[in-house]
Amino acid sequence: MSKRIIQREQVTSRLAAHILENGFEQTSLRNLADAAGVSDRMLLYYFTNKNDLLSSIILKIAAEMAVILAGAIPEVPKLSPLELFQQGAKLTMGTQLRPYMKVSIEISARAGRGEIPFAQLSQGMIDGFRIWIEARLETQDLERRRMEALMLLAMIDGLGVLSFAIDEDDLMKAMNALERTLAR
Amino acid sequence: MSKRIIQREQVTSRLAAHILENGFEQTSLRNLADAAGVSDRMLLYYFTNKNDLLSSIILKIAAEMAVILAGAIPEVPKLSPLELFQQGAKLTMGTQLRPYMKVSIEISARAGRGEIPFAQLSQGMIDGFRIWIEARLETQDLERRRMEALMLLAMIDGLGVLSFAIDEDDLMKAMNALERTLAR
DNA sequence: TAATTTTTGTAGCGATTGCTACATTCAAAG
DNA sequence: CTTTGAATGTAGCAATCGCTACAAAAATTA
Repeated sequence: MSKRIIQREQVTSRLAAHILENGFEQTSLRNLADAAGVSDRMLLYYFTNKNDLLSSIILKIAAEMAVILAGAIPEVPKLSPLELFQQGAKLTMGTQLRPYMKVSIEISARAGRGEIPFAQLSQGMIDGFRIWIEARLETQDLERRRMEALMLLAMIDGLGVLSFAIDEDDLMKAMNALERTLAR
Repeated sequence: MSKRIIQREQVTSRLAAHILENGFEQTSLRNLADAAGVSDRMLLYYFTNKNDLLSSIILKIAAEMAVILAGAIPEVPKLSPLELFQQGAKLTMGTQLRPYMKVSIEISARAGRGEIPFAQLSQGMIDGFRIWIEARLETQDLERRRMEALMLLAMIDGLGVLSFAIDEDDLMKAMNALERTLAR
């Protein structure tokens, strides 16, 4: 395998970690090159242009998130919406997955403005998360399971948005209220 | 009143409308100056720097949103969480308020990275929205009302995030599922 | 009218942006 | 050993960034 391909993979991984920690601001090619430990000249040798680079990073982040999710909660036994919310909310607010939620919401926000390449990649990330939820819900009826999955997705994303600006105390209140509503 | 103050106000209004439509990308001083119909030189005469300008715009957007919200649903009669969610979700997804929700989520996402001046202003916008919800909830107990308000806020923000990437059909499914859960 | 302050235009600085031209080194194939 | 293509460094271009120096015009005050 050519070194170019190998480097492309490694640089993508390093920059995925960098973006997860720092977000999409200050992502000039020179900044990213420093973060990846290569020269900016090489970045444009490994990737055709900045969009190609960003796309690779986002796809990598989505893939990593999928792996973490897959290993975090087994597909069996199936769970009720309440149980899945409890485990899912705790999971996505935890130290391991929170950076991914943060980036995911940033990507969604930019997708809402049609920014490239975010708009093209956002739907895939959300679909992945939704399918992960659906696979763990006990609900038999397909249509109803999809509805419940979308609902849980909205709840968890909503908690994520709130968590950026409110304190942990209020965040717990929001979580508890959602739990109690699902528990009725 | 000095012309400077007057212009400052008018430019803020025009740029608030511009940001509501286009978001915070491509917001160079020269772009904003064009959108406001003045020269970039004048922009820095009316405002001390770009942060000052952005802060003024965001505060203006928050104020406009507060006015729209205040007039959209009266404070009496008080509503149940279900009723307020139904009216609030319909409202925030409607043509008038949706741009404000979009910008609000963009600001939250940037606040999550500590970007200035977004981090400083995000909490105020969310607090305003939460207080608006609390003022319309029938729940007597203060603590419980706050919990319900935070829950509804998470639901509505979550719907907002989802709406950037999923189709209207799925968005309706999410809304209906949330409604049904609140209705139990 | 004269003096002073507020308002505006022109022009550009130094830094950063994405990206490229060009030359050189290196490793593998003949 | 020679040739050839891949890999990398140096240097820089044209565009854009936030911001400022400078001076002229316009309005206000004396």
